[in-house]
Amino acid sequence: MKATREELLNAHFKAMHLHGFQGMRTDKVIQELSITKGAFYHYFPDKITLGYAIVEEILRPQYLGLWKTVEQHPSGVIDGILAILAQFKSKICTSDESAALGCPLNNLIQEMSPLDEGFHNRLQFIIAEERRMLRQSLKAGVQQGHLPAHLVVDDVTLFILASIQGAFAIGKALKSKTAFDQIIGILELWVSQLAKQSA
Amino acid sequence: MKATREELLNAHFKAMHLHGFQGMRTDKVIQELSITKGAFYHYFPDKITLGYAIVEEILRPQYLGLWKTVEQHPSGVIDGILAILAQFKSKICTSDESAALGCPLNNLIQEMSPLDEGFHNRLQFIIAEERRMLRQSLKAGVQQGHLPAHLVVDDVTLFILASIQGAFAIGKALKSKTAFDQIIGILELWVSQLAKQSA
DNA sequence: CGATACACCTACTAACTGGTAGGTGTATCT
DNA sequence: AGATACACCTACCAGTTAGTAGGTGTATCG
Repeated sequence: MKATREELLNAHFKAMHLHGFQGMRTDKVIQELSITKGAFYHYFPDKITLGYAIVEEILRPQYLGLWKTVEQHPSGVIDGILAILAQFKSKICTSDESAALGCPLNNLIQEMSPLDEGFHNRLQFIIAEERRMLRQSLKAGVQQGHLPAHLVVDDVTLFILASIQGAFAIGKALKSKTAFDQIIGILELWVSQLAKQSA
Repeated sequence: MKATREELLNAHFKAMHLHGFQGMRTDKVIQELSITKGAFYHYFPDKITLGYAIVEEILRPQYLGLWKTVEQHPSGVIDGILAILAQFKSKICTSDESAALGCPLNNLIQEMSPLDEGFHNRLQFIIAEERRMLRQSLKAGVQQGHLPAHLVVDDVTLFILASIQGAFAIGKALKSKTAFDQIIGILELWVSQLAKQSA
């Protein structure tokens, strides 16, 4: 049975979302799950390895799966990006409460990236992959003539990723889904206009 | 002499920038300063009060002082915003190393906002003030005809703040000042074009 | 049936960490 | 000179927390 391992992973992921990795207490989590310390250390050699497992087994598939839809969107990049933004608004940042917790990936980057190489490498990989997928899609859009030839694809790629992270940051600071939606709204407008400049 | 208090405040600010508030160890900081526990608890009743003092006495004046320049810029809002963005590039995010540490304000918001009301209120106040100042300036720009009348001032305000935070987030994830500058570059372009739409 | 492997449990510890109690030295005021 | 206030120090404590040692029960395999 891997049910115990899954429980451990999911419960710690939730706790980490609220308290951060350093603030998350394995004792408290396992106590609430009515699982013992022995079980924890049966599946994970230490706390940090559990952290890595959460990144690799929960965060990575979730975020890369989301951005994969850009590459595969039938009606082009722009619609692909707009579809993802819609998902952020409807599935990830769904209320003031979820806005207050922010983006799990962003949270972990902010906290652990400067402190631990293992975390940094794994988290940077996710961002780098998102960047690669989005850049590829934008390049394809340029080649197909949907986007202007003079578009600085690399900068635009980073700007889109940054604005999304920024929306989460401001949403968290103000504990407001409304603010999150306003920011994403302007981003949607900007992304839509990328295409029109080719005319 | 308040020199000791200042030392305590500054050293803990630096430590917090790297480790976060929870990860910052007062023991380690005072040891490195060759200041004793007694001195610490002479000036601050507990760790969290020190944290609040850092926000109020270091973070708040620094960030509000920066944004006050927008309100007062002689050649209008747009130039004011561009001046601030230039400052971020030249004074705050100055190298890959400083990019890796991120924005102290953003870091603290991400970490402590959901965990402690005292932090949340103080940090939200800073963001709310930045928002108020920027919104006022943009409104003035619209009234003076420098910006189009149809501009959704509130959304634009939040978008600018978000993009800056996003630039810090991506810069931190990639430990790259170049990425930070690319994102700010696109934001500069976008901000400049706000004015042209009024023509 | 004995052996092996797996999944898990109980009890413990060593190190850390925020915080406290009570004292000392020095300057200032009266 | 005595009293008071301030700035700071030393030694200690109590709670927490990651991590460990060693054991138990059960299923499977030969």
